[in-house]
Amino acid sequence: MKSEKISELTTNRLSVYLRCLNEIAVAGAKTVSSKALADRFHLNSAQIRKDLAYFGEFGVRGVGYYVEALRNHLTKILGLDRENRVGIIGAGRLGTALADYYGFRKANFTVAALFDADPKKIGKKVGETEVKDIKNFAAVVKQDNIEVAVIAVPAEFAQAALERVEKAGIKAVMNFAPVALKTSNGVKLKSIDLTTSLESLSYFLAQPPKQSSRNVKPKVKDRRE
Amino acid sequence: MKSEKISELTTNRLSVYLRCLNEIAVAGAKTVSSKALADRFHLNSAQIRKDLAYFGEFGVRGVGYYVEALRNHLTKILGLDRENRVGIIGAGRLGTALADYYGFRKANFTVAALFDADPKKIGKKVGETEVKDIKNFAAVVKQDNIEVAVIAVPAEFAQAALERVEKAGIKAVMNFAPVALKTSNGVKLKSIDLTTSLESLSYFLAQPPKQSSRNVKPKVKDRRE
DNA sequence: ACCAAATTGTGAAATATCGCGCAATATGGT
DNA sequence: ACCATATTGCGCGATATTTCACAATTTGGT
Repeated sequence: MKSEKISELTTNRLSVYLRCLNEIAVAGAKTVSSKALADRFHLNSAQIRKDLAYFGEFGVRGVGYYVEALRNHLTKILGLDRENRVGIIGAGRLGTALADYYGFRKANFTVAALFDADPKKIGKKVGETEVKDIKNFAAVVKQDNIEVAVIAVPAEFAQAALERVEKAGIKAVMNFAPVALKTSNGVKLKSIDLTTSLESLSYFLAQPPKQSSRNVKPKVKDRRE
Repeated sequence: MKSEKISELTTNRLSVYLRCLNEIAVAGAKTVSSKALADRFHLNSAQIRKDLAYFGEFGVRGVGYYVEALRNHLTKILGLDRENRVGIIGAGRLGTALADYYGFRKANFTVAALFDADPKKIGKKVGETEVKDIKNFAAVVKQDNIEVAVIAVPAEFAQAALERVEKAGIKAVMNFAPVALKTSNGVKLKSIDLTTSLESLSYFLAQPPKQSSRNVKPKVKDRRE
């Protein structure tokens, strides 16, 4: 275990490992090796060991990792053992779809409130959650202990939404608007940009087919079984 | 211009640049410098120049880039000047929300069909688009010239969906199921994993606050104005 | 015609990320 | 007790990506 800074690539993979461990636990295995994990996705076993080693020596040489123990460790490391209260800004199609997205619950995220500026939407309920006036954002955040904001508004309003979020003292934000946002220091912003993902796929299709061989993932030298 | 392989990080950025150029074009500027572009997002101007240089010498020294010309180049490079026909697999909440997502149209993607296995959903219409039986996937793909598949089914069915897609000869797939999929050679898979993104945010929140200084983005040394 | 300012394209240096290879160590068989 | 096998943790070299820094070029002012 070292106390270097952890890259986001690593934390993303931790999430994937945990997901996999859950499957393995259901299947009933007691231990699992990094090699076995690596084979499930297309990853290198050394990378898995290295990712885990940032946080401790969880494995046993000659044996592998104890599934239950590693599961508990990863759950704690990722903070999934505590509730994360979420406020979603934007009660449009995306915002309301997210409000009852199962994945939130699975990651121990509770959608505490939805916010919108449209008087026609304010006051309505989406599932269990009431749509509140965005003007009351800061007050609701305090009252409901909201720590995470999700921005699901059109691109032109996203920066303003982010600034309101930051003023309310929130430190973790997930953004779905297709726009580059500027954050203040200490605020963690994670963006999911569907447009960019689509256009990147489009690029692939637009390329002459000879180049398709480039996308063959020549990695994964760990898979000779 | 060199003919190296282009990283996906680069193509993602091209998409962002294009979006920015569109704004600039609306604002009426004729030319733009890499520095001006860099300042809009938190990027390094050299990176922008280098990204563009993979595809040609679009700039003029001492002047910058002609907005209209660069816009046209990027549109072509990303393949946004031709229609991309899409089939969405899974007519659940996500699939139907995607079916009339505005971003698809903007990127010149046309949702040609939705597919599902549930007899209750088959035959219904979502906006303009009819929900078809997944069993007829390959036939519909041929008939409607579908080139891109979007997987919006629960995780446990995603791998099967992908295999069906590949058998139908489709080479570009976007996956929303939170699971690591295995693709055949030559098939481009782009995954958007909300669960992983959430858990990565959760990690940030779970960390002791001393570490928040790590996330200050010490990059962007190009911003001294 | 010349010079200062602006700005590109790009080689080279700096960082970041990944994968190999192996010593260290645990297990199970004999 | 010993040896063969399995498998981790990790140093180190390999790749990938980003950033620097500067010659080359264009523009506009004098």
